[in-house]
Formats: sequence, C-alpha cells, structure tokens
Amino acid sequence: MISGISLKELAAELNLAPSTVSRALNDSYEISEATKKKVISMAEKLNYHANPFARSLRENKSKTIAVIIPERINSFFAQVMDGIEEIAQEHGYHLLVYNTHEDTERERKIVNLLLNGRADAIVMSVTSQTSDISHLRKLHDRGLPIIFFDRIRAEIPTTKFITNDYESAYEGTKHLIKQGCKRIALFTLCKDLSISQERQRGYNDAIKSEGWELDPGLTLYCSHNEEINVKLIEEFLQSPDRPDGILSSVEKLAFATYHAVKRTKLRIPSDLKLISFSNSSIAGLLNPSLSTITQPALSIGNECAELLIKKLTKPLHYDLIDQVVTIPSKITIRESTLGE
Amino acid sequence: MISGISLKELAAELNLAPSTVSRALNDSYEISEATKKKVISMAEKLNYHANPFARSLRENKSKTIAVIIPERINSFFAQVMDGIEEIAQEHGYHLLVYNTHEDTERERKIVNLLLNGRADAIVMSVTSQTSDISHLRKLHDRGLPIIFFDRIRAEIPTTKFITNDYESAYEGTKHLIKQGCKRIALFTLCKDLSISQERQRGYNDAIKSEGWELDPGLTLYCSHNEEINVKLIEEFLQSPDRPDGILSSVEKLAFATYHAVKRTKLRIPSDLKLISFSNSSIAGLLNPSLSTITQPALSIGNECAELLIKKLTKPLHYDLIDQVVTIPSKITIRESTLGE
DNA sequence: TTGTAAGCGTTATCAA
DNA sequence: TTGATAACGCTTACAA
Repeated sequence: MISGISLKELAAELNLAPSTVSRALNDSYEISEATKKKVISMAEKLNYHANPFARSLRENKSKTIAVIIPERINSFFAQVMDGIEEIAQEHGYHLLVYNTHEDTERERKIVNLLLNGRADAIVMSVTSQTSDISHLRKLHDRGLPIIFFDRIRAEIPTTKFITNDYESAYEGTKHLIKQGCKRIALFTLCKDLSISQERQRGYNDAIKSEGWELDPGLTLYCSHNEEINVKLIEEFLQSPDRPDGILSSVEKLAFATYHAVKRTKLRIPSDLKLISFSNSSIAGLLNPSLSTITQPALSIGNECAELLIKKLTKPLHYDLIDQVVTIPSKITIRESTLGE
Repeated sequence: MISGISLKELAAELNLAPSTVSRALNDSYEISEATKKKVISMAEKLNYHANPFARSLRENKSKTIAVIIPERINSFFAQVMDGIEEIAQEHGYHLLVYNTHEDTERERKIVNLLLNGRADAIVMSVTSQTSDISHLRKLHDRGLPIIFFDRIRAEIPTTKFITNDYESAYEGTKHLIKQGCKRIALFTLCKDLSISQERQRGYNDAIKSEGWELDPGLTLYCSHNEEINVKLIEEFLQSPDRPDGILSSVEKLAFATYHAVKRTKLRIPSDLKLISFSNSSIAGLLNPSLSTITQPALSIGNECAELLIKKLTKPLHYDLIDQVVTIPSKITIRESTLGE
C-alpha cells in the first residue's frame, strides 16, 4: 500500500487538532463553516485520502460486499454482477469477487476466508455440487448478512432472489408440446440444486398435464465439461428413443446441443425443437436462432444489492427475512421451436 | 462487520501475551513448537480470525488487487479475470473488481477511489474513450503498482501485456486475401486505442503488401450500441461498394455483422468472408461458424497477476519496467472464411 | 522463548 | 466550536 499524508499531518499543517480535522472532513455539525472550508481545501491541496483500513478498524465496517459466483463466463452471472455493482457504486460500496468454478472445496475455502470480516456482507450463488452447507451456516451464524440468488439454499434463513423457475419450465415445456413435440427431454446439471428441482417440477407437471407418462430416461444429467456433454448429448440424439424436443435448463447445454446436432443428421427445428434458459445476447444469432427463457439478471443483481445495503446502513429498519423473492423470466420464441 | 474474538482475548484465554500469540500464529521461529500447537488449537477452538484491517493498517498492505475492465459481458475480459484470480487465490490475494462500462468519467472516479490504498496494486484495461490520462498518471506517480493489459496506455511507464495485434491483424487480412477477397473492410471501435491502431496497421500493411490502394472508406468505426452498429453495418453491406471480406477487431462487431447479414441477401462466406478477434466459445456454433483470432486471455491474466505479486512480495527483486510483453494470438479458420 | 509497550490512522468521548 | 485522549486489533522493537 502507498502511504500518502495522514490525518495527523494534515492537522499539523492546519494548526488544528486531528479530531477537528476529522470532524470537518466528515461534515460534522460541530464544526464552523470557515474551518470546514479551510480543512477541505488544504486536504485537496495536499492530496489527502483517508486510510480505509484505519477507518474500517475503528468503525468496524468495510464498505465492501463479497460476491461469490460459480462461473464467470456465463451471461447470467455477468449480468447479475453488473446489477450488483451498479447499486454498490451508487452507495460507495466496493465489490470483492470470487469465482468458485463450480468447485465445492473452493467455495468452502472462499467462504472461510470471509469469516474475518473482510466484507460487510455476501451475495452468492452456490456451486451445483454443494451438499454440505456447514460453511454457509457458519457464516450466517456469525451474523454476517448473506443473500442468495438463483442457486439458493433454502436451509439458510435469509432472503433469496430467484426467477419463476417452475412456471418458466412449465411454460417452456408446454410451448414445445404446442409446437408438436411428443417426446420431450430435460437437460439439466444435477438433482441437488433447488432451481434444478423447480425446473424439473415444472417440466414434469407440463408433461403430466397432457396425460402423458413421465419417462425418467428423458432427463439427461450433464457435467461441467463441454466435450463430455457434447458426446453425451450426441449419443442421446442418436439413440432409437431420441427426443423430438428439449428443454435445456442451462445455457451451455443448449450450446452443447447445437454442437452435438452438427454431428448428426438431425435438423433443428424440424427433427428436434429446443428451448433453453439463457441470457446470452447471441441466442438470436445461432442458426437456427434459439428460443430462450431469459432471467431478469440485472434486476436480480439490483435487488440483492439494494436490500443488502439497506440492511447494512439501516439495520433497525430492514432485515433479511427468510423468504424467497421471485422475479419472473421472459420467454422469447425464435426459430429453434418453430412448428412445421 | 462481524466481530469475533480478538487476539488479546485469545491471548488471555491462553495465559499468554498477545505478542506471543501473534508470533505463534505467524509461525515465528522464536516460538516453541509446544506453544505454537497450543495457540493454534485454541485459536481453532475459539474460532479466531485475524482482523484484516488491523493487519492492513499495521503492515501497510491490503493483500488486495484491484482489477478495472471496460466491460464484463465479454469473453476476453472474463477469461483474463479468471486468469488473474487463479494466481491471486494461490497467493492469498483478494480481487476488487470494477467495470467502467466504457465510460471515462466512471473510470476516473474508480481510479480516484483507489488513491487511498485500498488495493496494493491495479490491473487494468482502459476505456476506449479515454484520452486524458491524468488520473492514471496520478495513480502511477503515487507509486501504486499498476499493470495494463490489452487496452494499454504507452505513456505510463510500466509493464503492459498485449497480444501480437499487428501480426494477427496482418495474418487475418492476408488470410482473407488468400481466400479471394478483393475489397476488405476493417471494423473497429475507435482510433485512439493503441490496440486499434496496431490492428489497423496490420490490416493496412497486408493490403499494401498486395500492391493495393488503401481505401479509408473501408474502415468502419462502430459504437458501443449494438443496434446502431447493426444498422451501420447493414447500410455498409447494402452500399454499392460493399466489402467482400471483413476483419473485425472486436468480437461484438462480428456478432453485429451476423445480425446485419441476416437482413440482407448476402451470404457468408460466398458473398462475404468474415474473420474476427474473439474469445467466444460459441464461434464454432454460429452459422456459418466464425473464423477467429483468439487472444491468450488466460495467460495474459496469469502473467499480470504473477508479475504484480512478485513485485508486491519481493519489491527489491522485481520491477514493473516500462515494457510491452506480447503473447501471441491463435488464428482458427472456420467456415466464415471458406474459399469458393 | 516469552513479555512489554508503542504505533499504524482513524473516530468518539469527554473536557475546555 | 475546538482540543486532548483513548480505543479499534494487530505486529514488532526491545526488554527480560
């Protein structure tokens, strides 16, 4: 760290007590306008900048929010981050960012790092692998304000922001049915994630609403490895009971599907229709363009930050009550689900 | 911030002096193994975590690096961030992240925020609009270690990491020529950015190497607004002296070109060939798939962080000398530049 | 090998 | 309206 001039030195230069200067800079009512002016102009002249660590130590707060996400190269998480940063910047908060790379061990380490108060609060979306949540519980038990979004853990009693996963998946599946699909598959990452479960429920209920049987073989669990996924999907598409419609619960599985389809003789949408959860701006560029369920990423980020900052600045008036706030997604129909 | 137990309290619990406990926890050679063991186990038992601000204040360093990027929803910057974080985590450094949204005023504010020593160093890529660099100079003059990548400013005497922009643009243009293009356009963001200038030079030299005239009308300066760009490109493609080949110096302009082409009767690659700087994993998914010049984003991030951390931890042995380090890009030929 | 004490740069309490 | 002083939690001379 670079040391500039200190408050004490500034005070000496002004022939004032450090406490007076401190109060003047913090615009205290106890200080005369004349003194304030003098102090401020001298502070500017000498390029004074308050040491944030001394202040944090003294005030017991860091003006910093930690954000933990499972991956960075993902338009949804990137947009949420932008949403959080927008509000944080407005209120003078800084953002400490951590990428877990979908690795629970890494998530645990990062969370433990935050146990020392480096951040005033945490906004996070858990790893798809996370099953043991003792590290999250510890954080919450210590009283550190924490908010979850998208990949939430219901067990931690705090506010969570998600989209209407059930309804979106239901609508998406219904749309595929309306477009003539008879065997609809669900592509997902894992069974454990709450959002995966909700999306699965929405898909299930849409299938059942037609009086159809649920076929467990139509749910494909994918990995985090692009290549493996493409292979997996390709095999699935080559199999005798291949689907004629796919609801992809994750953007990258939709991309993997495009890749896989290229290796087969199938064509989208004639042989296979596809709709996916995705916030990617290039959905419309794919060939054929991809029908999407777009999550309100920016709003989710905004809401997380707003609530958190309210809680931090007015702890008596706001609380992170144990509730799930839902902001609806938007379905955009494009060529990939065009009917015959 | 949440207050846990302090060093003093931990020491009291152990019937030891705070200094002894501090040394034990920091694995000092002065402390006996027996004491160390006792201290560490008690620290764990009582869930002790050193207050980072007290330490920062005392040691005059924050173990934090600030990263400033012009946009987050961009695969290149996201990958660089991942590269920086990888090394930073290894060395126990935290990352403070700021997105300028290509806005110079925002960049200036953020940079001024960092004047107080909140971060030990800065890694940044400037806004494409930045012309006045007094804020950057001030940072550097104060002695804050700063490294630039990609969007660099040569005026600040420090280490910069870039890719071989000139050669890549030259090779890309040459490739278009070899594939039969006669009128090649360059799509770029602005004239001021050093990388834009280098790419322009590469393009220019490739054109001239054929003995062709340089046509200034073939360089298209785009904005940051997607819609405007699509419109601009569409008009360009509809004009009588439309190009038959395009070198796009920015990923998003390639996407905009796909959009624009959709609105015309032109076809890629038969009527128009396209190659672009891009780190997007979906380049191969576009139809036709996009030939790309892929920057070594992860390596750039790694190198930035490694050098910076060396400089921070061993200031006597390493320095951020005024030089530009070049890591080469990789050209991947796909369908968008297929010859007849 | 351990303890004492000072100090990092702030802000808050109390006194003037 | 301003000043003196203590305290936040840590590390490091220096002393024992």
